[in-house]
Amino acid sequence: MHGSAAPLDTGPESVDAKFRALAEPRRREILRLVAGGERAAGEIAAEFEVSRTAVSQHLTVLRESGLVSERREGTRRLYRARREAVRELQAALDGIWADALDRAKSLVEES
Amino acid sequence: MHGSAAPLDTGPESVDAKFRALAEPRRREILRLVAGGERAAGEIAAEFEVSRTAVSQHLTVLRESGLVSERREGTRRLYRARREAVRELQAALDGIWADALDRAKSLVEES
DNA sequence: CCACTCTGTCAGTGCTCGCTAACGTTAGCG
DNA sequence: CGCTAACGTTAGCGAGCACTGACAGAGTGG
Repeated sequence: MHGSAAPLDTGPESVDAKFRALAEPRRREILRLVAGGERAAGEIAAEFEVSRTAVSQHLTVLRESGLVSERREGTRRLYRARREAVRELQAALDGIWADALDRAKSLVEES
Repeated sequence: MHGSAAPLDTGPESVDAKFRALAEPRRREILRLVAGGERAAGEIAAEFEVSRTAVSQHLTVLRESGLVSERREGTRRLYRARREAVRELQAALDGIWADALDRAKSLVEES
């Protein structure tokens, strides 16, 4: 019963934010990189050929969407992928057909 | 030995195209609508408050990404969601941690 | 306190995307 | 054929996004 009155869910931690975050190939690559364990921002940036600024912004998007968690240790910031967040997306994909069954049932009842 | 010569997979039917298609809330809504069975383009457009042109473009994106199939019947065009395409995405999400396990194993062996 | 490291944040820019409006296309009917 | 209905396609516009470069802040060591 998590109050979802809005027709379009555009909150900062919503499913929409997660899908939008995953729409970017680099962000998926980053997520894959931090899925095995914690990684510092500098380490992550070193893996790609874009500036550290861009990677930092990608990490911000991933964090605000809830796909990764942030932990500070000294000057470094360690990131890690949140598996439950990804499971939420898989559940949403399943929900597409779950809702469809209800709709199909309604069509049958109407005829 | 994951033969991935291309750093970014940006093909028209690739996983990237599917994620980008699902990044838009309306396209997810459309996909949910055509998951129960075939629907004509006009029917789909009538469900939303945007112009039919916009819906047609959304359907084009969904079709080119492989998320929906198109079938022509007279002047009408019937669309339907392709479940196997969605399964491909769920597999990709699982693959994130599959690769991560290999990486974590390597880290353990190093230490 | 000062220097150095690691990192996020702030303008600015070019590209992409979603939307509307007008036009073109194909199928069926008299 | 002429006409209508059902769609797709193109041009143009405004918003959003990803990237770079310069600056600011927090933590650690001398």
